Amino acid sequence: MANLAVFDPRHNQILAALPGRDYTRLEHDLERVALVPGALLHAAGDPLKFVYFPTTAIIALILANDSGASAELAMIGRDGLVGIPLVLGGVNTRFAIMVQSGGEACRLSAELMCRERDEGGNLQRLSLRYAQALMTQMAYSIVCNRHHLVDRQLCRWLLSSLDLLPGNQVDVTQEMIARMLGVRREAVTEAAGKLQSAGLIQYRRGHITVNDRAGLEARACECYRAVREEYEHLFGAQAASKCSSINCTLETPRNSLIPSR
Amino acid sequence: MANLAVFDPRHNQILAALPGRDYTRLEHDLERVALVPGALLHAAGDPLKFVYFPTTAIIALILANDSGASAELAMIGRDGLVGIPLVLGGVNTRFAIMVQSGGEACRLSAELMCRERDEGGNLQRLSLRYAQALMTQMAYSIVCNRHHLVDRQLCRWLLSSLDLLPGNQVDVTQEMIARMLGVRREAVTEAAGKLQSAGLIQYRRGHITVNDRAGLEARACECYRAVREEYEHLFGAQAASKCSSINCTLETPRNSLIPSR
DNA sequence: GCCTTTGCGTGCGCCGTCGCACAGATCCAT
DNA sequence: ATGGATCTGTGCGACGGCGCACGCAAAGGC
Repeated sequence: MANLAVFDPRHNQILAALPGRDYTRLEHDLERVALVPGALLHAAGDPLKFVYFPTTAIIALILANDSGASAELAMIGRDGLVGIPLVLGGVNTRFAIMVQSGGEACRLSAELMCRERDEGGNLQRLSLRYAQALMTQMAYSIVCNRHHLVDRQLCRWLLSSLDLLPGNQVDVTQEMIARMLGVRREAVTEAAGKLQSAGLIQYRRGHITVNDRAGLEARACECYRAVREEYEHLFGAQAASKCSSINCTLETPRNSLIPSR
Repeated sequence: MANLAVFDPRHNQILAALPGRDYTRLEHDLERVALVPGALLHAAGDPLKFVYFPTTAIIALILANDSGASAELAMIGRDGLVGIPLVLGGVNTRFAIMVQSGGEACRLSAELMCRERDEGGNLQRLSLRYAQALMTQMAYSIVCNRHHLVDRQLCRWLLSSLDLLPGNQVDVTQEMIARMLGVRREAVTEAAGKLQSAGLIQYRRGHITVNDRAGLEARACECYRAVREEYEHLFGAQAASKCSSINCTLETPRNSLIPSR
């Protein structure tokens, strides 16, 4: 599914943002893979073997604790890359990596990614920036999980998915959404019911169609907008990406900061 | 308070892990600061002016949304550094940075940190590793917020604090803990009451003394242990820190991964 | 077309947390 | 020592989410 007529790794925005020279150097090392929904790309605790650059697929980072409780940490699509621990110098990750929405991706071997990291080139620079976006995404999930009602969280989740998909349809079961949000399946049924009655969405067995995106946005918690803005802020102003030192003024310390005696 | 007879920046473990040559290069740029509890080191959204390396202080990253709801994202003490966005190539952060427990820290100007980053030396390498630890901390907070009861979360929080403090006492009000955990103050009163009845802790107006650490650990959710293990895994095996490529085997893809047609 | 599988709808009691209100206790400054 | 500010204890109703159980409906294989 989602098999574009011409497959182009540069549908992935990280690869797209890579200067031409860097890209051509890596191009033939990128392996194209099709990802089926529900597939486990990486089991928690194992060493990472690849870094994935989704083009049409959506991938979820999931953390499950010993008691079986779990939650989605982040959703990664054509906007980013999967395998940040390699970028940060780690080898394995406690997160499980699952295909949330089927599609395609490119992957690069962990070995090559490590080399890229050690050389500190543009791929590494962009990846670090995405790591920051990921942290923001996770941070808002913390607050969101704590304070927001399920139906608002569902709005956020749907919008995030939609942003990474071509059309206005999300193919996913309520059971799956429940696992992602870390709530009961029934809670999703109820929340989705509300959204459907409100005319925002429409669904049938594993397919949700969004009719009123603006309505969803209005109903979603601010977390959605905030995460999106952060991403755009990080990747929109590419101009200032070379070194952000421009803004690193050396002002004196501010409120409540007392110099050591 | 906590004014050690000899102040040594290398009580901070990141600085301590820095090879001697790198440290002496930076040494005179490190500014010693005393941090008073409750002080706001950085307001959400502002550009970061410094990177902090706590030696005895504990610093909290906090995210508050528009509605005033907030939660602690991470707790950083002598084990790490504050200001990861600079390390990742960003300039500002949406997180508020607050002193959770008074003490001292060293700081480095954002300008210098940017330079370190661009040169990609050992400080940058260690900082990235800590960024990974931070992500793990945040990830477990997501699951923890979703699934664990307040008193177990309180155990976790107390243990994390204790690990960054010299004695067995945490100086903090229940009001403060509540803000960190993102729950009501009364919920903390109740949870703390349970722990006190169980003989694990003992408290009086802003001071909690831990009597039975093992008991707390038994009662805490696995999140505590997991985060701690991850940290030790990242920083214990310093030997393998040069390049983790050793483990980057090139095995063939595994389960449910279907090659592109 | 049938039948099995899988996903969805609904009702119920339970419980943890919330929000609010107010009283009591402890600390600290003057 | 005393008063004021701050922190802590407690009670109450409301409610969102959980866990369970069961019935139904829609898809898909043969």
